[in-house]
Amino acid sequence: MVCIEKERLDLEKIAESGQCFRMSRIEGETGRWRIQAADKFLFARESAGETMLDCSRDEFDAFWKDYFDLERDYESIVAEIDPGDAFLTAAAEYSRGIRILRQDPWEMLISFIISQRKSIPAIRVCVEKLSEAFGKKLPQGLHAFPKPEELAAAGAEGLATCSLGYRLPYVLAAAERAAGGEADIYSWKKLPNEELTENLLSFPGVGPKVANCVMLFGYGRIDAFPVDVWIRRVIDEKYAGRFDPSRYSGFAGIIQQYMFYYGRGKL
DNA sequence: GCGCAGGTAATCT
DNA sequence: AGATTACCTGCG
Repeated sequence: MVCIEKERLDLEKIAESGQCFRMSRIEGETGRWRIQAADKFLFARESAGETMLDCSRDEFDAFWKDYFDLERDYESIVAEIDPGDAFLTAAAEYSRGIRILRQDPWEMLISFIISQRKSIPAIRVCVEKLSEAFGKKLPQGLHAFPKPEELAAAGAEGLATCSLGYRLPYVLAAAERAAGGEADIYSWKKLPNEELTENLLSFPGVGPKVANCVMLFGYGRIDAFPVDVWIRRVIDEKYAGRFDPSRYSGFAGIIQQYMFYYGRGKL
């Protein structure tokens, strides 16, 4: 069991911040969560002031500490916010406890390809169907997110059961390219932002928004600034249509997350 | 039944 | 370059 103050790690806020699709409440048990990431899973409990992760200190050090981005100092980032920016100041306060999860690039690529024109619950359903149908079996009836080869092997017929709609060919193409070695997405971790962006945009069904989400949540490129309809709305309504993320160069993605969470919850 | 949901790509002007 | 539109599917 590893305990962390909720002000540093708030699972409920993270789950609602739209960056991951495999974090869910356990029904009937208040404050209890299940978190799935690639081929790992974790149970957790949230009380008034604390988040308790149900794993050993070793498991925490080996994986979850990095996954939750716990070594980054978010307080110093919040301190960089323009004090004259009332919206962002309030957003950061409201979002206390949100962190940018360091998720698996492949899982993020597929999840955000699926995300287009879908609601968050619908995205979750798709990701869960893919995992249950094609992902490696784990204890307790859980499933890993399927690897590229597993989705490629499923083929169009297999994927047809997962409510992908017109995104099905996009998912299949990405799986085939990644499985065939044509797109070595894990080796892209060491590429500079420009090259990584270019590679991501080369996938059919990946445009600027999806590419930026994959950069931010899958490759830890904390300065990526995805603009979706919510961010667009915030910029239009609170910044008269103009917001320059380069003001927060180096951590704009965290600022984006605050704007998104506050804008979606309070606007 | 109809419009829409955290976008993209093709097809206009 | 910028604007417009179709696209699967599930839900209100």
